[in-house]
Amino acid sequence: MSLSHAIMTALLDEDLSGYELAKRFDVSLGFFWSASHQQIYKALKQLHESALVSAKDIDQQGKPNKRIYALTDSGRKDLDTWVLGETRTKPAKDELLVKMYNIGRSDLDQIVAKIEVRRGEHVLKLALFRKIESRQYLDPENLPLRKKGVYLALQAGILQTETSIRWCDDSLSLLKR
Amino acid sequence: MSLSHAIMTALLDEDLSGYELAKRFDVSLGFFWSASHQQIYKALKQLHESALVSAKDIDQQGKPNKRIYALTDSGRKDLDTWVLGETRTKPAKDELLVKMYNIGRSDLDQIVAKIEVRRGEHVLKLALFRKIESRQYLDPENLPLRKKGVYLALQAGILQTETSIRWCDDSLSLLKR
DNA sequence: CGGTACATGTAATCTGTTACATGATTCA
DNA sequence: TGAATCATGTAACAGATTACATGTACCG
Repeated sequence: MSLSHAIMTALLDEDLSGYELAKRFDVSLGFFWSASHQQIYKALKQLHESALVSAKDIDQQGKPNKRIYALTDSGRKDLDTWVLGETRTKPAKDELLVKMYNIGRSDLDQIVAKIEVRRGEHVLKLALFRKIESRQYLDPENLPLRKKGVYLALQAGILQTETSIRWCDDSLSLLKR
Repeated sequence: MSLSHAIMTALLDEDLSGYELAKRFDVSLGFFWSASHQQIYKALKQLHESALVSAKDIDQQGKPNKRIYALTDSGRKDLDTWVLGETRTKPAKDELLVKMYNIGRSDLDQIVAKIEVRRGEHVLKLALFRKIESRQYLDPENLPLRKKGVYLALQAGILQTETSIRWCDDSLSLLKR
């Protein structure tokens, strides 16, 4: 399960609770590796049992108590091994593209509407990416090496999102009329 | 399960056996919706039980016998409903992008090598897409509506693959030296 | 003789989703 | 008063992967 490795990657920078990790997986890292809080809590439990992360319970007043997790040395080692190992990619599953094969039989207008919705979502996503970029990554050449990787992941998101918007535009202009 | 809908979509054009469907899911449709033969046989069984597809056993000499599946009217109806319904997309899970966050701690060269491998894979994939394009989709404006959808799905593949290659190039030039 | 293509499956396991559960605090 | 945020989980189910199983024919 490489969700555990994504979690450990998130723990490189800061110690986090399950709840905080779930939020990271909603943005940033989550753009490239999505996970629900249920998955995350379960994975954390296993990581803790394998001693790849350590846990500390924090009492809070006014809020529920929480458990903060931190990478252990053996967690770091495990991460290193994973980074060097086989790298797998699970391609996206996009119902819209399958639906495109159905154009002509079913209602064209409805599919056009779906493409427009898709376009809107990607425009929002791109704006978010650009915001992050302009706040933290204006001068990529002079970033420390560690940050260059994060910057490049962000660029992947930006490029793919721009491409999706372009595809929506091309599709709309071919299908409309 | 919308694997069944992807299968029914593949059956729009021709009647196919499980084995032949599995091959389609290895290329073409499979670029947007991947599935193993085990998944496909299982889904076909269920589709048949629900009478969304019909099956015909074909005796062959020299080869194993096979079952050819065809869409039924109620399968067509079910597909129509699905096309108009909610459209979900599961974003790709890309270990390489998670590994990018680890640059700086672990070996840079190894990650650079992985990006080069990725680039090579995408170059091959693009060549394949371009071949399909040049054989069947040279004049998109004048395609029948039904084929325009398939053409646009192919374009999505082409654009995304080109973008990935560009990302590899950008990354290599930022990380090398 | 070994590999690939043809052809269809079962079983176990791993991952991911949906639904449910609890409960305090803060903001509108 | 109701929704959102903080915080952590369990249970059932759905979907996907890996391993295993079987057997012919054809090509080099």
